[in-house]
Amino acid sequence: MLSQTAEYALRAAVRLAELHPEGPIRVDDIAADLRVPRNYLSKILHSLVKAGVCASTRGPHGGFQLVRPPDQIRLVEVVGEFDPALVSSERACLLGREACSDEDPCAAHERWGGVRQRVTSFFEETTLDLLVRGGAALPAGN
Amino acid sequence: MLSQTAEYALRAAVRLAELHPEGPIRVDDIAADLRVPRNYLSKILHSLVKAGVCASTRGPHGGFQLVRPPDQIRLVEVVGEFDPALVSSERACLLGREACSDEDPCAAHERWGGVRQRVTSFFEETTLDLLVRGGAALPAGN
DNA sequence: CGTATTTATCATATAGACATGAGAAACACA
DNA sequence: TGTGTTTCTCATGTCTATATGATAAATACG
Repeated sequence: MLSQTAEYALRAAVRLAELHPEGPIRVDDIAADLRVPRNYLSKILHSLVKAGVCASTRGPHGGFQLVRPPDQIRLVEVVGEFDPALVSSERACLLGREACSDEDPCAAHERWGGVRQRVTSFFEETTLDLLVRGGAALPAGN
Repeated sequence: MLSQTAEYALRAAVRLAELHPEGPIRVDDIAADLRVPRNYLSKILHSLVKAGVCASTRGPHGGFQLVRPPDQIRLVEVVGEFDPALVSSERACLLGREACSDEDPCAAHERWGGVRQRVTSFFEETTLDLLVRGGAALPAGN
């Protein structure tokens, strides 16, 4: 469901969350842990910096670290940077934007809208913290 | 959320359902209605034939038609041919197959599994008929 | 049988996702 | 200031999704 890139980003973010609040973590280390191409991950992490999720430090003892504690970073912040359509709350119709709209809804509009809403809410309400430590901090949702 | 191809397929299937049980409908007509590339749609419809959703007839008065009434064709049959991962009931973890498993689940396994289940169920329980005619034949689900 | 009609198939083109590699820029530290 | 470390950036390559165009095969009908 996630693109490869978004999945890499999420796994890297989880790794950063696990190690938070230790000092910067090198791309090399994360890439080795996750078995993800080093240079590719480097670009992805840089995107997360631009997205305001983590910060980077260059030079010796450099690397990446989260800018906020994991319980204050929502998955939408990570995933939305790479799969914007997936987490957007705009209710795209199943049959595409032109085929129907909220004004002139297709027959499955409401049913599909409900499913979409579940997906969107998951990414908006789930924090990195939950992926790392688990727990039932949020309403069950299923 | 659907790939372009799966969306074309679904829209074409809905069009066929609207016209069911009239005789074969030409690709040209469907493509014009849906504003979808003709030859591309031709290939997609051919895939639907292989998937057992519709049948094709060549030559004059030829075209495509559903092999069953729309209330007996589930969306999974149409979409699954093009986006198999989306409709698969295999519970892929959010973080990827290697990162966690049902045996050694990540902390969000259950939460994400529930969301995935909603999506899967939608495609398995919704029929083409519902997209065309609407109605509340199935349990609300949201 | 011949011809027009329509799908089936093949070859090719284009764009974006995914990935690799090299070198530039920033930084710590002696 | 010099050197090694690490991120940043650019150029390039590969693969798949998306699409286009031409030709082959099947069919209806006069």
